[in-house]
Amino acid sequence: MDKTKKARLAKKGWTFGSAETFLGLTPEESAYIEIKLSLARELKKARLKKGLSQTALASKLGSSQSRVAKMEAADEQVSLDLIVRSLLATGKRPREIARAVAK
Amino acid sequence: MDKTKKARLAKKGWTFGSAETFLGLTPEESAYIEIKLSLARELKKARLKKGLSQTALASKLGSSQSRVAKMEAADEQVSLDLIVRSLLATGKRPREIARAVAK
DNA sequence: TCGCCTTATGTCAGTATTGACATAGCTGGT
DNA sequence: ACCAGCTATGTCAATACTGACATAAGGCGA
Repeated sequence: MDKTKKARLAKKGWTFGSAETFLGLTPEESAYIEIKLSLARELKKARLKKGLSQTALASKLGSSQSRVAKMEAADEQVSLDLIVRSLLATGKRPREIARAVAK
Repeated sequence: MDKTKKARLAKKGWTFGSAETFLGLTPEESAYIEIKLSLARELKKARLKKGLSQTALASKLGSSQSRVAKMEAADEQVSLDLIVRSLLATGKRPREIARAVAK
């Protein structure tokens, strides 16, 4: 699970569309990252749809603006757990989360 | 996220079919638990289908038998992250993971 | 321009999760 | 009964994640 180094490079070095494009990521690693990215996008969409700022959402979640920003950026130091729980807290149903996972 | 107390009670107190049945869990909390349970079942199914013991799977994952057991039990001290990465490592595709999330 | 609001990014101390280990219970074979 | 393989559960030190905070940068109306 040495995600840190690779993911850091990935984020800082180049922008990318598919997580498959960089060096040294196994298919499982890129699949994991893509799932995270997709859920992150979903969270941002859900927030915007409700017309909330990151700060407002953070207070609903009992978290902080910076952490919401990191979630939406699919930051490496944010867990899938947190994103999923946040999606549920914004009212998303498992079914909709599932759709994002598959996408 | 004071999951610990409630979840502990839940696991030790009664057995259950739906995570909705105990005291004091918000809908989001039970949805989260149900997702975890479903993914846990999926992992066990995947392992058995491959004819692997928990120990054998653990060594493929770079983890330990006890942690695999905890994953399959959807133990509170196991993250969604770990279960998802393990599913990917056993060859499951995001689409199949998504199906388990929705279920 | 100046505030004000929003988002992004870095850091840190507190907490949660991890792999590893020990151990116990169980089953099937001898 | 004994043993070997499998699974469940508890504990611990190391690591990862968390909320909070600071700060920077951008947009926008006055």
